[in-house]
Amino acid sequence: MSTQMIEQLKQLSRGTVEIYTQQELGQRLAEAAQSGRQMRIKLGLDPTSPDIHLGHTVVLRKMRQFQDLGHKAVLIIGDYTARIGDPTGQNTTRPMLSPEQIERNAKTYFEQAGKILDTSPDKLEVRHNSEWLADLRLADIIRLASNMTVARMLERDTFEIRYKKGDPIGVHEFLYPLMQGYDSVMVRSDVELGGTDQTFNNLVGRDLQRMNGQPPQIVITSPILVGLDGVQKMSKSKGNYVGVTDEPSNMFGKVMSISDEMMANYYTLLTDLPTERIAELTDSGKTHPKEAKVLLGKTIVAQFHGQAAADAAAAEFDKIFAKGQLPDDMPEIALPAAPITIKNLLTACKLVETGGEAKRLCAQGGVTVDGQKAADPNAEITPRDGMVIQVGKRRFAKLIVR
RNA sequence: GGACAGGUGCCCGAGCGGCUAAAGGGGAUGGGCUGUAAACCCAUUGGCGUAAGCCUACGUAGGUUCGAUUCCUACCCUGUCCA
Repeated sequence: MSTQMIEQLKQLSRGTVEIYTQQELGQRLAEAAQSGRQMRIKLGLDPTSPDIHLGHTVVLRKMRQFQDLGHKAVLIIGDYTARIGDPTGQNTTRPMLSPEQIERNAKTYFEQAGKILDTSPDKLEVRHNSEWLADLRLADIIRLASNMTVARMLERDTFEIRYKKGDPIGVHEFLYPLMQGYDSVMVRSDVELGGTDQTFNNLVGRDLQRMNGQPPQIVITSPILVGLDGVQKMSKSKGNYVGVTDEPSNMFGKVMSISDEMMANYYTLLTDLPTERIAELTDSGKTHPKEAKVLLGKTIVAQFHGQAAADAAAAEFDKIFAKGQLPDDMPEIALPAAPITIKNLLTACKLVETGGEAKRLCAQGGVTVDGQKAADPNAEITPRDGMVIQVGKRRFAKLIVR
């Protein structure tokens, strides 16, 4: 193997959990290089959640590496599956969507994913799985299903866990991996990317290709990015995510809130910094963790908003949290100059959801008006132009008197 | 189809006629300490109301009771075993 190939392999392996198999990947890369063929790199995308966060970018960044090496990204929109949803209605992650919703979501997805992927036509192919799934007849589906055994299905850890726990598993759920695997056959993928949660599905694709006389795809699994809480996977529904469309200051702030131990992981999966440099940054003897985190935050923000915005976000952060000053921009709320209770004021400014929460925050000393603690939720004040209401450390509102 | 077990607040999980807006965790939020890190300490955690209090909530619909999350009936859903 040439040194160039070894270099490619090394790069493509970075941050991955497993490659099934590394050896095959090496061979396939070498063959492609020799014949000048573009490899087809498959990635299935879920049209139910159009907004992408840093967790999704891990695998998208891997895809970009392949594109930069000349290969083609084959994105599969699971429109057929999304149109059916989960017929039992129990799996909230599989809602039923209309074709219009699916297309709208896909569009949003591409706008966001485009910040990472190379979208030039020779590097990107977009397919809908309804192209082939919609035409399958029952006989075809039975044939497809016969390639799999129940025992094999139950090896899948999500099924295994649910089965042992006594949670329900619908028979139809066994069909999803088969459909996804069939996608691989139809697009003749060389490599499939995905998170470790997709390992089973993607390996099914590998099996199905082999059974259909195709060279089996190489499956590369990426780690599931841990969310801001440091425990659960990053997901929108858990609220522990950093969205790629988050405002720079918000994005930076979120990154700053991760624990020190998570930095190495984020650096590896979300930046291109060389591993030696990351080792220096995450060694608290060599770099103060705070400094390292600031750099991490800036690096990530810069990817989506540019370096200038990243620097500004860092400066703003320093101002508010290190120096305890007010931010440059805060939501402005227009109010009449009539007396209003603190409680209602907080609600009017949308700083709290309910009156009860307002009372609580006042009692706990989390509310200030122009820097003065407001302990009594029922005290009345008269709004003044430019008055600043603060809740906790990070929620602000500025009053504009009409 | 039958037997048994179970469905509680954001999640897990106790309660099993009034003392239950419902123990205990977890999570979240606020405060303290900090580097919006971790760890730790304190507090809060259904809605409305200044308050007394009112309303909504323990799978769904009825019933028994002065009173039901707790008892009864039917139904829906889930699991286990049997067929």
